[in-house]
Amino acid sequence: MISAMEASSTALIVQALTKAIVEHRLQPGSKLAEQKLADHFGVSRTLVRQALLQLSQHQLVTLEPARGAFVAAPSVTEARQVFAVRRMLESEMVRAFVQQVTPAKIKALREHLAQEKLAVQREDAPGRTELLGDFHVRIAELMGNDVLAQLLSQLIARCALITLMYQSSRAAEHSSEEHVEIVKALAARNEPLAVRLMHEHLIHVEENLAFDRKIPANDISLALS
Amino acid sequence: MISAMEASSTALIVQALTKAIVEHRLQPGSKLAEQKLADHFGVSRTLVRQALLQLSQHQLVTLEPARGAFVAAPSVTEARQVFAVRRMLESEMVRAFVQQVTPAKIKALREHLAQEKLAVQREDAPGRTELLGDFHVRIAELMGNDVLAQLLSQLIARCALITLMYQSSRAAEHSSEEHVEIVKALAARNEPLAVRLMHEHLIHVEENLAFDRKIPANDISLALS
DNA sequence: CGCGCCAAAAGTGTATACACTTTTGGGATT
DNA sequence: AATCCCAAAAGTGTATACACTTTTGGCGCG
Repeated sequence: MISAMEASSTALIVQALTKAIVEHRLQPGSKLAEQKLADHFGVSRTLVRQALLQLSQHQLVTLEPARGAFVAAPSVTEARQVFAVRRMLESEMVRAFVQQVTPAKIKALREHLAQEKLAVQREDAPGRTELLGDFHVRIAELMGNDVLAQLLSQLIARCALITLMYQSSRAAEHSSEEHVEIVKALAARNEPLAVRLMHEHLIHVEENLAFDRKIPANDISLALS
Repeated sequence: MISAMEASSTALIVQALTKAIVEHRLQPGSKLAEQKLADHFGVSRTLVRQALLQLSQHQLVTLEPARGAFVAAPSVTEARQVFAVRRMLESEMVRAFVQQVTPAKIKALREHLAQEKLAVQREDAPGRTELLGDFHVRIAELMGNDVLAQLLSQLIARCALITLMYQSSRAAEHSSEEHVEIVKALAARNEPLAVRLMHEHLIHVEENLAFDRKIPANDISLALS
């Protein structure tokens, strides 16, 4: 999901925090104190601040003036809006994808599906969530549209914050099955079916969320190991 | 376009630079030296760096390690990708909008169209470009989907960098006319027509771009007045 | 005259210093 | 015992310092 080609210190911190947030090792609402993070990563507050600023733009962190940074806790409204955008974007993405399908692309998607199945069987929750999200990004990448891929990647990271919280193992299995059906429709170049399946898939994912939970506080150095 | 409710120093710098870039007072490729900007805005490099970091995430500025910040010069490929994304997103946005049209919303859009017409008549290039872009954002806002509105707003700022460069006064007039037709279809709740018009509109905008031009260098303090 | 090389200048990257704001906790007052 | 208030502690916001990299310009050499 995160390409590690550049090793800029700030990028590494963003990467580490993103992973921790998306995998829920840092609970929504947790305070992210700059000095503690700086100590943890062995850098000065300067770099930590840069990273937090970036994360706040990705909506994974909220900054409260003079009070500090906190792991974002997306509201139900926001979650629904993100899903609405994904449905708009992704149903049309699938439509365009059908127009340019090749055997190689289908092969790539099938290989991804195999990995998904493995993660679901292993009951590996973080890996599972990551792979289920990556399926959507992979399609964008195979279309060769970097702008789309990057945009989707951010939307999906944002969803992960919500999804991992509420998605049951059963729901993950269901998602994985729906991905299989979508790829079948793509392979058959059945445009209306593929579009419809993607649209319904995203509705199912949203429906499976139970928007009410308790959130325990959390310790930073623990979560980042 | 830019809400000025918070007056954080960094936000002000981002705002000023965004405006200068989108209005082409700062040419693509221009160097943005930190100390010069800091002097201009009367702050330290710290705040300027924060602003440049944000702008780079909006793709209006590119950062080259150890070399500095430059006004982005989107490639033809990137421009086409941005337009492809807009077509996906906005045709579906229009489809959803038709489902929730109200007289008040149509009224709001008609008022916007009036402003557009004025700017076109005035031959006010920057104001014209801003308003033509805002039309699309306004629809998202009227849908009450903040996530969508913010996303579109960024995509459109990115387009503006390209658009203003190549759009002729004639093309702007054409855009404005197409907006009128789109609103008519929305008012009539004619979903397929509205969707088709928006899709074609975005294709026309992209087609009207002439992807080859010379770019003169530019002086910073001059452009920011 | 042109080419390459090296030292000075300019500029970026990170750490640190310091002012100011928020939070915390204990003691006096009711 | 609960509440209010104030001082100490902790934390954020901005500026500055300094190391290191890139750029510049001139001088010697071919």
